[in-house]
Amino acid sequence: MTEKQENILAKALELFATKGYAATSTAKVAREAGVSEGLIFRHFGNKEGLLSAVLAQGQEKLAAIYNSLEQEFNPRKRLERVIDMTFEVPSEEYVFWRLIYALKWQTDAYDDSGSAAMKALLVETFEAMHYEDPSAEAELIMVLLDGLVTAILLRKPKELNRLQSLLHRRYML
Amino acid sequence: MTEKQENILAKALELFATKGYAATSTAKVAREAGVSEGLIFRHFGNKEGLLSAVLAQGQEKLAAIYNSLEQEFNPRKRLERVIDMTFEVPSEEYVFWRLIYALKWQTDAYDDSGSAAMKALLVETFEAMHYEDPSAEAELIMVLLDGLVTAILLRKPKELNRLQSLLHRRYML
Amino acid sequence: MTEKQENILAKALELFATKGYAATSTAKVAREAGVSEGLIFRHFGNKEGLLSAVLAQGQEKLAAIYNSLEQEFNPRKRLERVIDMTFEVPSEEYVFWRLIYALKWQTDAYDDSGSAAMKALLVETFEAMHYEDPSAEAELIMVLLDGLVTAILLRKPKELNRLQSLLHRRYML
Amino acid sequence: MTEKQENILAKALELFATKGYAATSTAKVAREAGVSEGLIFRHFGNKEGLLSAVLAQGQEKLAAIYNSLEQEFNPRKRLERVIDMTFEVPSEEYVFWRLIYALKWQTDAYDDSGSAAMKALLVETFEAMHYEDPSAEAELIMVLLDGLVTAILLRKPKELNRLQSLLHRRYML
DNA sequence: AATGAATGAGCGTTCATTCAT
DNA sequence: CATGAATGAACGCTCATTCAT
Repeated sequence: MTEKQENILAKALELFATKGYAATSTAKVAREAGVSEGLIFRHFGNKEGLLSAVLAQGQEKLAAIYNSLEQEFNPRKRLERVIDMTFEVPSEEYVFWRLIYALKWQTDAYDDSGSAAMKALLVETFEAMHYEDPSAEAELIMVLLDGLVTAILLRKPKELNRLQSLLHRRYML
Repeated sequence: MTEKQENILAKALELFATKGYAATSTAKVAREAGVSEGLIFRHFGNKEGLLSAVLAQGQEKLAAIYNSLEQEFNPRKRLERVIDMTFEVPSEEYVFWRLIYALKWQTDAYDDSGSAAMKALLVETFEAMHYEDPSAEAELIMVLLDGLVTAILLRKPKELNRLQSLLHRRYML
Repeated sequence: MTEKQENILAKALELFATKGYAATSTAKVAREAGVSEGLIFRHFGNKEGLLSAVLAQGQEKLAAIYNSLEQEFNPRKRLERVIDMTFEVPSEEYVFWRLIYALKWQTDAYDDSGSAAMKALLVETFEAMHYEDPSAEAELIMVLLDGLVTAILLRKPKELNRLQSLLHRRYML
Repeated sequence: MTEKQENILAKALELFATKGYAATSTAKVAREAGVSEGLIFRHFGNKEGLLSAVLAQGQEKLAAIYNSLEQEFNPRKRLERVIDMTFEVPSEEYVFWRLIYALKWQTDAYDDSGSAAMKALLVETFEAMHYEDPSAEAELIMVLLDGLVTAILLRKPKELNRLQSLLHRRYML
């Protein structure tokens, strides 16, 4: 991947995430990336291809998260890690997550596949911890963490620490 | 308000919510509403005015929710109502809430004002219930319910009942 | 002619003259005149009909000028009057003359008919004053006065008095 | 500048001059120039940018006139040149001058800056020729020549030669 | 690999005009 | 006589995309 291609991907991610996919023109991406508009189409085919490439670049983040959880066999520690990693999303990644979360609301873009695997992993975790209704517990924590990410990305709340320790207490971590 | 105006508002709500505001053309709204495109501008000034009119029509929903909570003085019942009303969003209102939630991610549209009032109400509730950290508790439940709405609107999960009773147990309602 | 019709004509004149015919919408005329847009079309048929009505209302000004000159049989006095009336266009009439002069430049609107009669009258005048080339003299004064009106309407120069007396001297009036 | 750009400029000049700026659509310019409408905006930004480009192309004409007068130091010859160059506007330039003169009447376009410099030059000229009121004389000749251009562009009179020699006699040239 | 001229479809918006009331 | 809802065509402009170089 050439430098120009990387420029394009970086600026596309930034603009898609902050201005929205539909509201970002390929011309603007090209201008900000310092390349000609034609180059975007030579490399990525069309605008949607550019979006796909942007997302593909971030898929490794998702995979890394899932793998790191999968390799933690102690259920208590796994649960702790699920919770803590949400609170500790690195701020350099905000722009990527913003895009992921914003795209969810676009009918034709929503893809549920990732969350099913995560759900299974969490059900397993709560089973190992002998919770009464592991499936509902898994659903609860997913819903909760989803809302938490939304809050972090949109409202940037300040009391995250207290919220984090509250959750630790609640799950006796 | 004439019938055509109502048609426009209804179709605009639907399309803005499902396809996104930016990705919905006024031409499409007009076509689906069975009116000329010019009529949209005559009645609502411009596309943004149409969005405002759509939102204004739903503001009463938001106000009604807040008021019904404010008038419930028993803290336990108030908390119960906050939780239950989230699970019981009428499905006719889905499209409206989808729009509200989708708009949050649109840079220039995000308005936090509503949530501050709700937060204050919840802090007060948890204080009355003698929770250890009422502010964090309020934040937690808001984040949780926000994630819940997202799940309901996007993933339409089937185990909502079990999730609801789990929450009741957790808050001893 | 009802009061509303007069309102329409007055505002149309003002707007056509100051903003231009093409750049003035019938909606704006209606709004400023405090009537519904439909009324303009009921009374004047279409936008061009409105323009015609506006111009017709001012034709009497042109006729009055021509008549007053025609009835002055003393050639020296007639010439004097031609010159002086140009310098003394009442400022309430500026807006009308602006419209006339602006319309000249619109291909489909230019109508030369008035100036031919005036030319004939001036040729006759210079003949009576035994000028060497009465036709060229008539042309000269017409061109001059035309430029003068343009200057008055567009540049609003301050030294008009000195220009007026210079012309009087030059024609020995 | 590509051939298409030149096509656009040429047709825009023609249409703006003959139909008027407001009454000429960018679609019509594009159609007549044999290019897509989008190209106009790519090259000139917007309709006003197109007008500016059209005018800029002709500004050299204005500058050339002023410079040639400035470099003529003999006042009698300078005056003669002012007069004669007006009579001898090349007919290929008519369309450009038509645009300049038509734009004067467009409220927001009128720019007096050029005429002030010319006025100063003429005042100086009449001073050198010991005329009684050089300022009024300058004003007079400007007004006269302005009317003359108007006549040439709009009425295309046939007796221009006799008018020209009449003026020569009057100024003793 | 990279540019930038060029396109055509679509955008949000304005407009003159019609018509039921 | 007068309104104002409604229309459809056109407007200025932006867009994703193509292609010769």
